[in-house]
This record gives sequence, C-alpha cells and structure tokens, in this order.
Amino acid sequence: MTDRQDRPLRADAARNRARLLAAATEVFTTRGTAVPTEEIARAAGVGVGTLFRHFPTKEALLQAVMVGRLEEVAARVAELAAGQDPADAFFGCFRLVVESSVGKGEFTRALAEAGVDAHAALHGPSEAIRGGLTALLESAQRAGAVRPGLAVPELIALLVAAGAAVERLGTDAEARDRVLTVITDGLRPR
Amino acid sequence: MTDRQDRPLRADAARNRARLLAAATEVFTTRGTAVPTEEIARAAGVGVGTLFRHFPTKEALLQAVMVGRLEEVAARVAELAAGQDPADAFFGCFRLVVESSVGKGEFTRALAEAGVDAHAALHGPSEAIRGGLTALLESAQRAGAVRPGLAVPELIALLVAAGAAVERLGTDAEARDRVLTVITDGLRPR
Amino acid sequence: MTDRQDRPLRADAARNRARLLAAATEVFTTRGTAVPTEEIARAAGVGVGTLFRHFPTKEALLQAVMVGRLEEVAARVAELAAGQDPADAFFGCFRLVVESSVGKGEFTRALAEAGVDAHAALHGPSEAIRGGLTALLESAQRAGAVRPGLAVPELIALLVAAGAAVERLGTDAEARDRVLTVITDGLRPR
Amino acid sequence: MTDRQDRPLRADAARNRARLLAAATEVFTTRGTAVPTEEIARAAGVGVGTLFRHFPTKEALLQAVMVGRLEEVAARVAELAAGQDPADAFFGCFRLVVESSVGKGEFTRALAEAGVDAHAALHGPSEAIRGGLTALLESAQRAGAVRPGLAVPELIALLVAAGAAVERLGTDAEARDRVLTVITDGLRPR
DNA sequence: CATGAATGAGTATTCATTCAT
DNA sequence: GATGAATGAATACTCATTCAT
Repeated sequence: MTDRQDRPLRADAARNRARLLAAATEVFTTRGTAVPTEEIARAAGVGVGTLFRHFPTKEALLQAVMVGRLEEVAARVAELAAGQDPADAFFGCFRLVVESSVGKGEFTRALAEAGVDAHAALHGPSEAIRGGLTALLESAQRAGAVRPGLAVPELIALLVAAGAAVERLGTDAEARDRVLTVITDGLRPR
Repeated sequence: MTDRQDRPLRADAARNRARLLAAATEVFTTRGTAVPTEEIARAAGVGVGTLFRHFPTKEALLQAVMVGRLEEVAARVAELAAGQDPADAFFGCFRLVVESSVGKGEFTRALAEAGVDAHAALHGPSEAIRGGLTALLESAQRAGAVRPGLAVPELIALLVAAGAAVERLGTDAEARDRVLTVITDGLRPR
Repeated sequence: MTDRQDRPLRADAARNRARLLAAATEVFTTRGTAVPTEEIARAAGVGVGTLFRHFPTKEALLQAVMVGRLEEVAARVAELAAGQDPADAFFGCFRLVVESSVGKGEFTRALAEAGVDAHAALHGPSEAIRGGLTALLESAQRAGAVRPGLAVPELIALLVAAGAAVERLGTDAEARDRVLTVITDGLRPR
Repeated sequence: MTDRQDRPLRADAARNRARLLAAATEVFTTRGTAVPTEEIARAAGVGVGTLFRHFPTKEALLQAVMVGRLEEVAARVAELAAGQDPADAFFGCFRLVVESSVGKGEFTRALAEAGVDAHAALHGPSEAIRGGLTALLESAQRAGAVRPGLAVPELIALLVAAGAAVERLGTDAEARDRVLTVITDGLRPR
C-alpha cells in the first residue's frame, strides 16, 4: 500500500529526488510559488532537466511538496491520537499542527484543502489527517474537554485560522501563545 | 511635495479612475493577483494605457484597491467605536470586520499587513483601523468583557485568522457562526 | 466578403503585419518551418511580442503565409482562365503554378492540401484554386487538348509532382523544361 | 580507413542494431523525423544509451534508415535491369520505384538526393541506383521506347514527382494509375 | 488625455547527447 | 555492452510597461 510499485529508483536518482523535494519545500514556503523552476533546480544542485524528469510539471512538484507536508502532519496526528488522555491528545495535536505550519505559506492552503481534496494526489494524506482529527475530536468531546456541536470541518477551519494568525505574529513567541490560548480556550465547553 | 501636484482631475478622468478601481477590486478579489493588467483594463472599459496613466504600476493599482477596502473598514470601525456599550461595540466590530473580508482573498493579507505597514501607501488607513481597534479593545478590556493581556497585534492576528477560517467554510452559515463563537468566546476573560 | 470586419488596422500595425508576413514567407520557404520565431521577428525588424500579437501562434503565422501564397496562385489561375484559347490557358496555368511553387518547400504541401483542406483557414483560397482549375481542365478537355478521364484531384497531384520535380532540378532550366514537357505531353490525349 | 574497425559485432549487439533500424524505419516513415530519440529506443525495446552507441547521432540513424531503403530499391532495380525487354524493364522499374516509396514520406527526399548525394553515407547505394537507372534508361532509349534527350537527373526528378503525386492520392488506386499513366506516357517518344 | 501597438525580459518545458551505474 | 538518469541549450509564448498615433 505504501510500497512504490514504480521500480526501486536508483540510488543517485533517489538522492536527487529528495534534494529537489527539500529545495522546493524550502523555496516554495519561504518565497512563494512564483519562484522559477530553474532556481529550484539550482538550489537542489541539479539541472532543470532533472527536475522535470522527476516532476513532469511545476504544479506536480508543488503537489509533491504538499503531500510530503501533509504526510508528516498525518503521522504526528496519528501518533498523538495514540496517547492516553483525550484532552491532552487533542490540544497537543492542535498546537502541533499549527506550529508545524508556521512559515509554510502555501502549505496552509493545502491543509485547508484537506477538507476539500482539490487535487487527487492529496487525497491519501488528507484522508489520513481527517481520520486522525475525527478520532481526536470525538474522544475529546466525549471526555468533555471540547465543546460539542463542533465537527471536523470547523476544526480544520480553526487550524487554518490559527496557522494564519500565528504566522502573522512572526517571532513573538509570547503573542503567539496568547493567540493560541484564545482559540484553544474558545474550543473548551462554555 | 508641497505643490499640489494633483490637479482636480477632469470629470472623465475621474470616472475612468473609479471604473478601474472597481474593476480591479472585483477582478483581484475573485481571481487573484495574477490576472493580466490588460484584462483589468478591459473589464473597466478602458485601454491599458489609461490604466497605467492612473496607476504607474500594477502593484500601485493593487495597493489602491487595498487602501479602498481598508478605508471602508476603518470607517465602520470608527462608527461602531462611537456606540455605547463597550462589549457590544467590540464584538460587533470583530464580526463585522471578519464578515467584510469574506471572499476577499488577497484582502485579508492586506488587513494583516495593517499591523506591519509593508507598503507606505497603506499607512494612513492602517493607522486609522489600528487606532479604532485600540480604542475598542481597551474599553472592552476595561469593561471586563475581553481578557486582559491581549494587545492590538494579537487582535489583528485573530481577525485575520477568523477571516481565513470563515472564508474556508464558504456558504455554511451555521459552521461559520460556530467558528466565530469559538474565537469570540476565547476572547472573553477566563 | 473580403472586407476585413476587424477594424481598419492602424497604419504602423498594418506595416508590421506585412513585414512579418514577408519575412516569414521568405524564411519559411528558404529554411523550413523549424526556424525560431525570434529569428523571424528579427528578420521583420520587430520584437517577438509583436509577432505574437499579430499571429497568436507560430502555426497561425505559417497558415497565414500559406493563405497568402494560395491567394496569389488563385488570382493568377482566375486571370488565365479568362484568356481565350482553352489549351493555352490550361497549359499556361499548369506551368505557372508549377513555377510559382519552386523553392517554396512547405508551400507545395499546402497546395497539395487544396484538395483536402486540412486547416479551415486555407479553405477559402483552396476553394478558389480548385474552382479555377476545374474550369480550366474541363474546357481544355472539351477542346480535346487534355485527355479525358482526368479529374481535379489527379491534376493537383500532378501539379504537386511537377513542383517537386522542378524543385529538385534547381537551376538547370533546360532540365526543368524537359521534365515539364514530359508531364504536359503526358496530359495530352493519346 | 583501411583498418577493419568494425569487429564482427556480438550477436546481441547485432540484434539490437537491427531492432533499432527497424523501429526507426517504422517510426520515421509514419510519424516523421521529429519524433524523440527516446521513443524510437523504446519502440526498439532498448535504452537511449544503446541507440547512441550504435548511431552516434540522430542524423546518423536517419541516414542509416535511408541507406537501407535505397539498398532495397537498388537491388530491385538491378534485378529488373537484368530482364529481357528494355521497354518492359524500364517502365516496370519506374512503377516499382514509385510504388515502393508510397507512404514513405521522408524517404522520397532521400531518393531525390540520390541525384545529389548530400550525405556521403548515401553515396554507395545512390551510386548503385544511378548505375542501374542509367543502364535501364539508355537501353530503353536505344530501343525507341523512351524519348531521347532525357538524362538520369530528369528521370530521378520524375520518380520523385511521381512518388509525391501517388502519395497524395492515397488509397484511390484508379487515380494513382491515371497519374502514373500520364507520366509514363509522357516519357514515351512524341 | 485615451488608445492599443510594440517591446523584450522572463518562464516552463523538451530533447539530443553524455556518463555513472 | 546496456541502461536510463542527468544535463542544459533551445524555444514558444506571456505580460508589465512604454510610446506613437
């Protein structure tokens, strides 16, 4: 299911692919999507040709980047969901997802689309995240730690929101904390 | 700099400027900033040349659009600030600003920058909004309706956040309301 | 019917369009279709942007060139068809069309397609040529100057053929004449 | 140049070479010269690297294809030249060469160049064809079956011409026959 | 002043050819 | 020898901005 059907990929090819992905992630998230492909290739230390061999389209590269990020988040959500206390799990996860999207610019958009699945490629990871969040949310609600009536779409919207807010505040850790506290307190009953 | 450079502007010139602004607002907010200038000109019923006579740069046009929006918001904030009950004024304003940024896409970004003033041109209106918000926030805090310790930057971050969240939820008015409630409840003390 | 609906076209624009067409005709026919658009623009003394403003696609430019050539030929065919002696008209036309396609490379292909109408844009001129040739052929056949049983498609094939042959022989005028004589003699009865 | 550079070629290498030639012939004649080398390699079931080991250049591959075709034709011409009746031999050969170039596209161009020898590599087979045609033509002229005054270059031009014409007419066998008759009749004296 | 034609730097993508595996 | 990944020059086309009409 996770196993790549498409040939094991030669050692150097795999390394280039990884470099490309890393460079693209870095570049896209710090400087936006408008950066020329050539620059991404240079940042990865390969030629443009190589970039296009691995990702047939700039768009495809962008998607690959998003998938990577979403998978990371999904993994962490799953991990936390496995923890004991429902409340801790839920709020820990909330903060974690938000923090992990800081400085990610376009990424937030992708997370947002986890609720919509704009691109087919994002389907898998989105599904995983949605699943994980659903579990966390419901058990936290059952435990009385989160106000009832909220569903996953709203939760995702709030994650996006918090991400945007936190990103706004840049390096001021205290302000970020205050903002997160406002939102998480708002999630609690009453 | 002292010389009133900007002559009263001939009637038709003023009308073209207005049309351009309207068209640009419409186009930028619905289709993003990537739309070619030519298309904006066409939407306004003028030639590109005219567009560039009124706004020396695409960027300048974008800024003018943002300024317009910010001024609108500033006006409404001021209006509400004049109302009686501090709590009502504050929360009413919060919801109003958020709702007014729905479907505005790039606009939220500009509002966000009211806290930073990336572009000099936005300074005036930003200042106005910031002033209004400061007044509202402080009196609401004095009235015990909003938790202390929060300052304007965090408030703006939360406005941006709420805007993003609300935009995410699209037409589902109930979900939008639940999300706003989470945030406004979180703003209250305790 | 011939009248351009699309605005009279400003003087300089018209001149550039003409230059572009001339340059493209020259370049395409002497060096093939693979020549970069940029070079054509340079040859015409304009920027690439101008080229693409007038012809949205390289393909479109090529078509315009072909249309131009076909129209020329159509005009001459019509002219000759108006002459007196059917035999003279027919054979004169044959030689004329052949000679006019010498060194035209891709052009022959277009003429060939007058029988097929690959591109809609070529339809008009193709039709005109086909019409003219039909008239010439039929009256020459009625006059007993051309063997019966031949129809326009075969005639076009023979024109293409003769064009290819003549082009092959390059500058040797005598050889060209011998080849044309073989074909025109072959067209006569018996 | 004296040293037999080309070792006997290992069995599998020879097979790959043959496959490449076959695939290239097929691909070039049906889809033109613009097809990427990679696709040809794939069609031959080998990697690009192998293609370039056997043919240092795409151009070289194309030439090899043409040489192959020309050799075929040369062989058939020689065969026919050995037949009895000069007239039958000549006209049979004419039709044969023409028919053999149908649907060959670029091939005709190569045949055409047999009269010019643009590429050194084509020299050998071209020479063979030219030799055969010369013999056929001269004996047919001596037998009074072909008009005097025609030389091999014109004959080749006519072959090319007929090839082009016949190709134009596609599947309509009757039209093709009429066109060939026009040309062969034209070749006869008077 | 308005217009829209001209400009050309900028960008994604392809493809012949080389070279590490 | 065979493979296919890497390379980067080359190319069609776009779009902000300028300027002749």
